[in-house]
Amino acid sequence: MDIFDLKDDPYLKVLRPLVEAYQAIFQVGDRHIRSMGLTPPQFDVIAELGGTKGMTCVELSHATLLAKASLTGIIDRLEAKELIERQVVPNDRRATNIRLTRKGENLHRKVFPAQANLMRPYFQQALTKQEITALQDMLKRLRNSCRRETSL
Amino acid sequence: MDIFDLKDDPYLKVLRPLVEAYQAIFQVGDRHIRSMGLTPPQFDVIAELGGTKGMTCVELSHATLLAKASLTGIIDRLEAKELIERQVVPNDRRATNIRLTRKGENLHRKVFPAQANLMRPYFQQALTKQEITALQDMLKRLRNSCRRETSL
DNA sequence: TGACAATAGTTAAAGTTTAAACTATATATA
DNA sequence: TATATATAGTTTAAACTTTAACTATTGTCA
Repeated sequence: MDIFDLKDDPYLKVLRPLVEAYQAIFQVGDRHIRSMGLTPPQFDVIAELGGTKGMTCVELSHATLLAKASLTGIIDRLEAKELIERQVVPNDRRATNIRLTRKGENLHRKVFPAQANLMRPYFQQALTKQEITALQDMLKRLRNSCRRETSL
Repeated sequence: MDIFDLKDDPYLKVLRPLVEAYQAIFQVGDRHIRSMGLTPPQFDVIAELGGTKGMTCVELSHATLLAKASLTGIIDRLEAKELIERQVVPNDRRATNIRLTRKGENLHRKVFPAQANLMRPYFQQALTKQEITALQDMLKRLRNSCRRETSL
């Protein structure tokens, strides 16, 4: 295959729409999130902690899809804003329990539903319920396909 | 709707698969890109410049989906590696033409097809040609839905 | 022509990402 | 028990992202 035909490869042509959709979706939400004084990763942390008794960094990393190393700084800044707190874990002195403060709970109650309500119409407008399901299924297969061999 | 039912909202449940697929796809490619001494955005710039006579920052920004402000630094570092060069544009003293050097052309010829060949099997494995087309279509609609109202 | 707005690119500051190395603690196994 | 190995979280350095402001230049139009 000629080098400059590669850009027309059907399998690669899906990359640009993927990136564009990804950027467009999160741009809608980001404005709203920033207008409340949070960054997107900070919002993710608060969204995951909401309604729980807290979790460790590793659990939070898995829940938010943020790297463990990134979380340290994000948690530092949320702690400085008094939205979350770090607690000692009884039986494991390596671990830390991270949970919302009262102030963080209040913010979560306000911010999370607003964000969800903001985002929903964009999906409803673009796709039927069946399509949403199909899209979800294809994305999961794509993810699995990439993960399977990455971890070798 | 109750606050804690929001996470089950069918329209929002597609977000996680989207992020996971996105991360998994680019993680496959990133290792390969970094092993050649490039970062992912640096690769994008080289991929877009390949086979052209160069373009301005704004054009490159549109082609790569990178912000204009991000490009300055990325271009600086590629210029330091002597992979690209900045040229004066005859009739507009504001603009800069950015193009691959000979060394950059050679790298492009080596790196771009390798990257394409690396990525293709993951898509082929996960999706049929019809599904790729359907996926592309849905992602475009999602993008348009989000962009339409963002630009208001 | 002269004031005003638009465009190209850069810069600055705060935050995030990545990989890799590091500290402290816990677990497994010989 | 001593050694090795794994895990939790932090740190570091380089690169990137975002928003906003800024410089220089070009275009508009009264």
